[in-house]
Amino acid sequence: MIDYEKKINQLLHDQFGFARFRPGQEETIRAVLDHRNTLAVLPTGAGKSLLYQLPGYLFAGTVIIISPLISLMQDQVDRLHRQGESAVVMLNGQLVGPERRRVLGQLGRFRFVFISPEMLANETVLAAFARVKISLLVVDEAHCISQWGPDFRPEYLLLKEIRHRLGDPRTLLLTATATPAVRQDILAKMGLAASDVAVIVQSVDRSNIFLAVKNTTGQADKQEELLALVNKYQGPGVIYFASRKLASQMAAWLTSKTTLNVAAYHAGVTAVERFRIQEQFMNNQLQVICATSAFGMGIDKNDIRYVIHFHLPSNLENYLQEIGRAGRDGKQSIAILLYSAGDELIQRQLTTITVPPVEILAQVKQGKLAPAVLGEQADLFSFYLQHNFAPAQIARAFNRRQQQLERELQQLLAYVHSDGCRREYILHYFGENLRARPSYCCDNDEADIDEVPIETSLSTHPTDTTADWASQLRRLLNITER
DNA sequence: CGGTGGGACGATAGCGTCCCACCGGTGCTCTATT
Repeated sequence: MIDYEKKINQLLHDQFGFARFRPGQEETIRAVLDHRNTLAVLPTGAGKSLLYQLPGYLFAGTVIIISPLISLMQDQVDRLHRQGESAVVMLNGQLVGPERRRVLGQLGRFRFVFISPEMLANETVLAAFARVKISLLVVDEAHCISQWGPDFRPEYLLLKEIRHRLGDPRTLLLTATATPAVRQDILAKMGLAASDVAVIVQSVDRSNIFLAVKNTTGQADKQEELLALVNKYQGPGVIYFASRKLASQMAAWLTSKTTLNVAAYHAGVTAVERFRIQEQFMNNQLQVICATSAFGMGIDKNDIRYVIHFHLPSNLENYLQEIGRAGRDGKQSIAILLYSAGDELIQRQLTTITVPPVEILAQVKQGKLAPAVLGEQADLFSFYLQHNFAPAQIARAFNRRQQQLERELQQLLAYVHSDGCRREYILHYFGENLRARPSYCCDNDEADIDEVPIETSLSTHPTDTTADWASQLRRLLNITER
């Protein structure tokens, strides 16, 4: 360990250009270097990629990073290239033909391999990794292990077996938000004993984000409220919806009702268009994004001033992920949830899974019935049967998941209806206590939402014809003031 | 909740109206021959 000391600091300065570690980083890296399996829950912007990159330079062998999105892999690969690292590769469906065979044949030559869980579940790929010395297995956005599967991206539930097939390499799990229960669930689903894992947790509290809930009487009232908020705070801002259609409609409506540039972002928008919207938002050519939950992971804009929820998110973890995209620059920001009675029905509808009777599953497994009898979710259930999950086990997993989703929805509703401090509520949910109350905490703490000082980069009157150049100028001044 | 699409029904021939049931979100994969 001792000759690591010098090297760690040298690498930090020379390779990464940092003077010192940020909170949680050093502890995590030391646990990894100490050959421990590690779970790190660190807020976004804490520098999570350093946690596997630095050890990657100290260990012999290849670091495998499991990532849920191709765009996230691409970002990381680009970043490593810019740092001068060329022994990096991204292994996913975009890599095909001879190029793919070449990469698989020379896996050991790469220091960092980014891969999707689906690709890593592939037998050919697993066989290729059998010939490689794996120095570290990283699961990025590790909350997905708990959040996804059984009903979405089932390969996440194969990671335990995949890890075993890879020879149980030392493992690093990274996420920004995980309650104690989710942390436990992640470890259980990875087949790791809690006693065997170093857990590093930083507070999820974001003191510069004011928390508010606005009760409305229905859709029309909500829309009015939304328009007023958007006119007041201008941007940059994000508005979350639970349906694609409404996200698109509201984007068009806000465009017609304000002087702002607004775009819709959801999975129904083409990849090219989504990329363009993201770029324009980054460059402040777009001020407002009307999005579904598709928008978020990998968004690295530090001056988002507000996040408004037009609909409920599915739970408090997702809520925190979504509002956590505001105020990364540390400046005062605001999170407002617009609620009207009955909104929870949309979420409940979205998360309802029909589980076939165990008997039917068993008959499909035996080939006595065609998978089609399993209905719309036939592929999903077939997947588990093919991977030797017992029918009873599948049914139990889905039923448990269903109960969990309902429980989480109830806890979210308790937050919405709470008349106590919202920050305390969230922190308790994440197993923490409030250490210091910020001056602008939440709408239940006397603080008046209208007095929260939100500095917008485009604070002009919508009717002002000079709005364009005036806001341009203000933006320029903002930039040079920093 | 709010929006939508299909079917039934009525009053009378080409269509309007009403009611009810249903739905809403997230992404990866794609492999070839003897």
